Amino acid sequence: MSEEENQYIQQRRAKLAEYRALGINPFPRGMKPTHTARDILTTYESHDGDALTKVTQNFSVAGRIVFHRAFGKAAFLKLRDRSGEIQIYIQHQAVGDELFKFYKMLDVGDFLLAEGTLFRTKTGELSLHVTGFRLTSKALQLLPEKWHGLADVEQRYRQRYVDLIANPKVKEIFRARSQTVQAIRDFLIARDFLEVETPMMHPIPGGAAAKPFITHHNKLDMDLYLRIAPELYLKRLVVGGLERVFEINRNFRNEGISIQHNPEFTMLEFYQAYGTHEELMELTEQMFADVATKVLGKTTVTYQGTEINLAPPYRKLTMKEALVEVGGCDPAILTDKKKAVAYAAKLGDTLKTKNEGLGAILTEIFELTCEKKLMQPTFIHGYPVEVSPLARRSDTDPEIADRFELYIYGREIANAFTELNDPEDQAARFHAQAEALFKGDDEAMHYDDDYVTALEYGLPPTAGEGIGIDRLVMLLTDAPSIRDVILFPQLRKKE
RNA sequence: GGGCCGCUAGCUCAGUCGGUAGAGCAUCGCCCUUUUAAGGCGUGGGUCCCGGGUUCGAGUCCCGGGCGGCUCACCA
Repeated sequence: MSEEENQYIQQRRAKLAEYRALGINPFPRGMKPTHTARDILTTYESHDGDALTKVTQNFSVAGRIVFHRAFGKAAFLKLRDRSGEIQIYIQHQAVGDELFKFYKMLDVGDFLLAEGTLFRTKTGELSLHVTGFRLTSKALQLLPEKWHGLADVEQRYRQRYVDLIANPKVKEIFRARSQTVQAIRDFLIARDFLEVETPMMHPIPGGAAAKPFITHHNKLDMDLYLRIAPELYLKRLVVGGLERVFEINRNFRNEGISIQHNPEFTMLEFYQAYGTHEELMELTEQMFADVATKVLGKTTVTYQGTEINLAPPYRKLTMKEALVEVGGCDPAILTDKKKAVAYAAKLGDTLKTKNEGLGAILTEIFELTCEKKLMQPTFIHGYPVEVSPLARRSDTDPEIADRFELYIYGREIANAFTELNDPEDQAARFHAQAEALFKGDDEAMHYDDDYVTALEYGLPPTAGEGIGIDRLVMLLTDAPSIRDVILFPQLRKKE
């Protein structure tokens, strides 16, 4: 438990003890400043030094000391609050002997409340000429060095609080994330959608093809699955008459971790009665353009050096068109299962099961040959029913689902369909999934009897969509890894 | 899970052929009352990720392990 502490912490603990010996609480409560850094900087932006001498008002600001430069009898410090940073000038002559002694006890990292008047330095920086100050919280740990910041990726993720202090760009990413979610919420609510919350613990995992996390409820003595998707619950709500619903929340999938995958990730799902997946394409374009405009002020974004244009309309291709036009595949594989299998084998694809039909094989070939090439926003539709157990069959081809996925920068970012609302067809599809599960496909879906019952009560014609929020935020913030847009990404236990 | 790379002071990083553990910033002390990576002089600070092995001697070479990054496979 008791680790040996380094010299720096010992030095600062000694200062803490000194404050306490003097009867000064180093962790006082309240301590409200009159202004934020930004209040002051924007209000007096255009005042030159002369104009500021006429501003006799006292200002107080509070924040963390992030910069310190001393000159014997005077010093410059910078305080950082939620709005920004402001420089303060502490002068022996202005604060007197006693306060100047307390100034000497301050460390970079401490929180301070300072008050004084405004002035401009020789170099023109708007600063606070301090007449009084108070330590508001003592820091014992040293902050990372100022111009390289914190570079150790592991420490950045494990101690995000240090990352946020040391690397200003990180704060901007999470601000953009918050704005993204808010923009989506506003967009949907303006279209008469109702935001809901559905269970995170499911007795039957459903709504996606994925391996779940399993947990246990002691009193009920029952295993529960952390949800892999909210889909089946949201559609139950549409059955119940909530014709337009959405949820922005976490999904959990017990699968690999990568630059694009975190075990828990945030998904938007929304459902619209009397909608079709074609209409959702248009809605998605509008949503992305709207969100980009609100977050970035424009509809183009440079992601990892590639300019992505989010202004509608987006390219639309069927999977089969994409296979030939984007993937450069032999058109013969589209209808000939033997040729498709051979083609897949040539690509090094190992088929999940021997029972896969042509549709599933083509989907795998699509993923191998096309996905990575779809840089600009592209809707892929015409997915096989075989790989779409919750989507409605097309009226023109019963083997094709009324479904699309949206690809941007080679990544799947949205998945939508006109929902399957025929309870008998849904029951048959669940049976097929349950059989695959029994045969060892641990990502196949479970049979959800109550969901079929819900459909028997009647689900109006409905379209639904899921959008990966983390990936959308990655795109908007030019973040190379999903860990850069999740505050506390999953890591192994240390030790 | 496989492959490749990384882990050295609080932080960012050097460390040659195996031969006393280094720098910058930060700390601490002194000088300095308008700095913008301030400046000057001085000072302290190390479980070289962990455990074995080889060797007279290991941060360095070998083996095993840990954590992280990238990548392949799986997935959103």
